[in-house]
Amino acid sequence: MRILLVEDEAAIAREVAEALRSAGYVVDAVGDGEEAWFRAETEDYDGMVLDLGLPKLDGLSVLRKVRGGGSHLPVIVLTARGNWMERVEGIDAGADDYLPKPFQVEELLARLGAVLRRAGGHSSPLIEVGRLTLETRRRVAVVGGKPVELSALEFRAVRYLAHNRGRVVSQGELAEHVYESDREPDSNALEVLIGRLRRKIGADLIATRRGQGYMMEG
Amino acid sequence: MRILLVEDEAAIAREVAEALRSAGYVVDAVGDGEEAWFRAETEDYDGMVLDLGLPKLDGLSVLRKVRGGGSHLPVIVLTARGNWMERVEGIDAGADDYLPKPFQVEELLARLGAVLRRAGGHSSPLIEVGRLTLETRRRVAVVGGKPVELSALEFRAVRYLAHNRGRVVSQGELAEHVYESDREPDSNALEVLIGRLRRKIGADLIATRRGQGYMMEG
DNA sequence: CGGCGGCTGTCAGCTTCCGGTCAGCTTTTC
DNA sequence: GAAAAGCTGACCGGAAGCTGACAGCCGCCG
Repeated sequence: MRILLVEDEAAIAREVAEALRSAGYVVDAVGDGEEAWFRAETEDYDGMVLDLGLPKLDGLSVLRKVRGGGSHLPVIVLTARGNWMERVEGIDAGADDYLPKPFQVEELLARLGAVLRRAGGHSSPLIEVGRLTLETRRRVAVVGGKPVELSALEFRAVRYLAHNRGRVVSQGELAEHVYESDREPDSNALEVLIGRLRRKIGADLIATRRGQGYMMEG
Repeated sequence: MRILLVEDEAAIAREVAEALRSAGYVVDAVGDGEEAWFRAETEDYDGMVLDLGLPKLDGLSVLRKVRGGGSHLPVIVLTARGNWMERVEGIDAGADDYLPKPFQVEELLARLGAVLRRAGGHSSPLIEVGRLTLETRRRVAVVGGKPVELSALEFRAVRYLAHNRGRVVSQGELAEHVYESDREPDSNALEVLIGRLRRKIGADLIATRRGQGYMMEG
């Protein structure tokens, strides 16, 4: 079981990480929201423990971004004691449970266990579309039984397209989900990326709709 | 998640759009009521943020038209602070939630998330007229079960005609909705466009009313 | 530290095809 | 039957997209 721990206070992070590890989890700890989002998008976790007060990108935004990407990753939110708003917003944003700070690590372990159990199997690490299978854990694509290694960027792009299969995805929308922030619009980086993807997984899997965008599976 | 943002003040629109995007939504922003209604009817959105003071067609009318069409699209209405009437009318007209202006974007994000989660299910992205079906997600027309690829311009035209079926649409009106801005009127570009459309989806689907315009489904 | 290899953005040149223009034709109307 | 309105096939400019080459960057390894 792999857990993404997002907490900017080093002391708390260290304590929680240790507790989780000694409970048998594999833990990745990050300290800011952007890094958290990036990890959640590109790595394959079984659960996330998310503090709300974060540098760069606050916890709620992270949660919304993750949920916006279609993920059902089980998430426990850590809120300041007595802060109603945060709690309500956290649940609204898609948290599976919350825990007011300060807390006993045992309490966290118990709730995390419950949330993970509740999530059970339905968190599939595979995305299938036609003869293409994406293994999010290893970040490889399997085309007709043959594994193909993809770069981080390539994988994010194909995953977004596969997740939105049967729908035309505009270049702007794709760029927003592939790249961190806005970049100059007069660049054909996306086209190059799509080209490289096609060469790796087969050109026919990604259709071009001239003037509209790209689409998987006609 | 795709959101239709209807707001005529450019500054506010830009700010809200950016906030929504960085929260992981895909945003289409429009500035007047007619366009809003058209989009809501023909595109497939997961939610709408609707300002009430709008040019051409006010927000409440948009909302009533949308609800009148049988849609359950989640809608959040932006009202002027302290304007009771608007608020009550908004709820009456079918808003899922309202937000008094001015507001914090975080507040909007939280409420939008709540409304979207409450809605859960989905609405139909199809327009059917006779043996023709338009799939707005895939941007294809299906005629008698056979999919037909349309260019961006062709799709916009047929979508507008299908949406206004049973009504004669003048060339000028059609041009306004198909093309970005005004173009020289002495051009038969529209006629050519209609011709190409007819060849693709069947000539009998679009009737000509000489001197008046075009019409679908007599 | 230096070289090597993978990743990814930029650039230039090429290909594709959308869509406007035009000319000539057909249909409608008076 | 003539004029107006609309239709259609042909043509073509240019925008959108594709691709090969190259370079900068970074991590890895000797």
